Amino acid sequence: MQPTILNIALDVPLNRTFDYLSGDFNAHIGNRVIVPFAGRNLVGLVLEVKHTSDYPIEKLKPVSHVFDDIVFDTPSFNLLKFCADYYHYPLGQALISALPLRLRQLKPAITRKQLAFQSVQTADACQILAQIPAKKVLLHRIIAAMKASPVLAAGDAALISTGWKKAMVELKNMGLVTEHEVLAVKASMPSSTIVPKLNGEQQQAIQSVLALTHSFKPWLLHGITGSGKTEVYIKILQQILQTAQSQVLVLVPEINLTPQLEARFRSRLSQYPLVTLHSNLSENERLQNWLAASTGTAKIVIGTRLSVFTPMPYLKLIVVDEEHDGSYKQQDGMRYHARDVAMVRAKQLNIPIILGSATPSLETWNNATRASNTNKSQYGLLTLKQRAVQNAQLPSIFCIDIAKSPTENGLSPLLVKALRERLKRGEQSLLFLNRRGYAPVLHCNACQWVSSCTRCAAKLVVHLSQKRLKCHHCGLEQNIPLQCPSCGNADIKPIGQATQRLEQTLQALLPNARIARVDRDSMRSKDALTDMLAQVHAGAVDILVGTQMLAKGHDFPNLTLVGVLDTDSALYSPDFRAAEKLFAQLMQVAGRAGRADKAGEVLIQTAFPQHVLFDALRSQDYVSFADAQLQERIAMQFPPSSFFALLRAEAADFSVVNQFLTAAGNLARTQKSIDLKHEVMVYDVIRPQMERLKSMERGQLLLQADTRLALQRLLKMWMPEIRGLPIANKVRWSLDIDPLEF
DNA sequence: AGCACGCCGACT
DNA sequence: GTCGGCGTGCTC
Repeated sequence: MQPTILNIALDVPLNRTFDYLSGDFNAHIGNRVIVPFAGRNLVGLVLEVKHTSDYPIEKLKPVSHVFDDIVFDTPSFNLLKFCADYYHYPLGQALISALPLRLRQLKPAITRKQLAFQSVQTADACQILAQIPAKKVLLHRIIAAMKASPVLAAGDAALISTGWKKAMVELKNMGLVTEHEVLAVKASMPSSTIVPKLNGEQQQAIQSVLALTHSFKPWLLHGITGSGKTEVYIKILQQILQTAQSQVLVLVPEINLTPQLEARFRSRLSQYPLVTLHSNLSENERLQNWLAASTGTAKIVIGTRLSVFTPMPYLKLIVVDEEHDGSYKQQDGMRYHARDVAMVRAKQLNIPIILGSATPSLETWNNATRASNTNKSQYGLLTLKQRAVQNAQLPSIFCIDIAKSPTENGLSPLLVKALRERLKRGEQSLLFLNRRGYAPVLHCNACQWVSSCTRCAAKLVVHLSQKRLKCHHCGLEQNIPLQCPSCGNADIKPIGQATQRLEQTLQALLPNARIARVDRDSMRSKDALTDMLAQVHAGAVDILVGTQMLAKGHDFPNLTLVGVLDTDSALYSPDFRAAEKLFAQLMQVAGRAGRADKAGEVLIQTAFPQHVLFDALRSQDYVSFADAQLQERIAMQFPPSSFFALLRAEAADFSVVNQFLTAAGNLARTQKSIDLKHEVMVYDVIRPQMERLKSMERGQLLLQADTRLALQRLLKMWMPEIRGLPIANKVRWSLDIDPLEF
């Protein structure tokens, strides 16, 4: 009798998997196991059960344990196999890092369970069912509830009636119901929220999506802020979840956004078990929710980027909200883009996917408007132009030319005047300044010394409240010097504006205004933001000062003025995506003004009011801006009209980085010349925008190709060669496919 | 990655 | 004489 051999994926940076003897364990594909590996014990996942091995069988070690707590399913394996391949990342590491932390540990995972009841769907059962007398009202109510959701958790059954237990025993004895255990999921409560009336555009969008629910179909839902995208999602989910054995995955950029979205989904789709997956959960919650998703107990999963890999056996639809958002891109380890992975997942499962945004990424916009790959992978474009709330007007957007009317402490007189008007009228204002701290730098007037970080290529930011200088990149902190460290001059001053200073300036200027600051420093505790938002809603705040934390997804009905300070650094940035990002951000903050029936006003302070970006912004014309940007990208041969891969490296000594990247570049050029087509361009070694970070000197090498195929073909041959370079062990390096940051 | 094995310098 | 520095190399 041949021994059973298990092919196992392990969390090691090696591009292969390992074979083990199963011993007395009865292991299956997708099981979690513990194996001895190079003198330690590791958690692994069974990829294959077989009877032969390429490795000498007598050298195989037996697995030490097989858990029955999870089974990673085949579609999830396929998705991660694709990603490991596409992002050139070891499969084992890709797989294991998709598991919640508790499942990466050697201990068995402990979960909370509750009883659940499942209706029996046989012909016999139907007959018995028909014979239940009408006067047994409770039995009929339970049966009705189970028609809506065939698996009824004990907690939900208890909501039907206090006498549910007796009735359930009766149904069980009749053979109509079976009892088993499921994971406990926090129940959603229906609340008496007003269901908004849909406008024609929303209805059109919903109908379009629902007409094609059984095959792969990407949709771009392009809707301005306040156009009711969430309502469209809810209506589509309602329809899709009605079918038994269905699940929906909703991806959101960050945790800040989830509370409102989660609350709305919970109140409107209360009959469907919903879980969230994001970094603010405790490890126990994360495990519980992940398991609820992967066993099918949870019907709706709302999660951040990592949740795109959560196994969901009955997945029928994916929604990617705010698809343009950069936080979908993982910036270390496997550098995937959750929106792109979601697209692959939808294609593999043959289900629809909706990308929602007011300012779609140019990649998506290109796919939705230009790409002419005829068949069904062509994106459908759904546009919402009207604001969903009746009479809600778009805000008027103006630029204040700070070259002509200079600012005082960062504020132009026009903006101050507008703030005073709101105060008089009892309306709220928001000032957007994407820089936290008191001032961006400390400066010596005598010798031009500036506060620099010793570990990063960055300035130390003045935090006056704590009397500290801080590096926002590496966390380095020091006391504010009393005199210039370089020349001893006592005349050293904070230069420029940041949120704390703006708050202080405003308070001096408008002593009666109630001012609140919202940034990472003031909102450090878990509920601080929620509490603050409640304060704003209660009308206890007149002026909000904040960073991009404030830009996203909050509705302030009484807010009628948005002031934008200092955006100019982004206008002439070397990053070719800077304009796209700035436009999206400004559209988003502008959307905070005039949400209800009050007209909003947006004032942008800039020295370049004639810039095309502001033209488009003033007319809130995403389409012409995007089209123009896209033209430019195509002319310049930038993405999405070409494809990038970036080899990044860092070491204490830049010459080592340079040696490594140069050697790698030479290998790529050699590789390229083997391929007669010369489709991949290998650039010279350059330094990234942040040249040094945490005492590590950084460098990068850019590859550019006309097609993904050409790029992938080169990378496949190139990667093993890079790994084989002797100098590769002297640097920390990583490969970034479709990079967003340079 | 992380752990073992290995071959050279300063400690009880 | 041993303890431990981190260079090299392997992990089913």
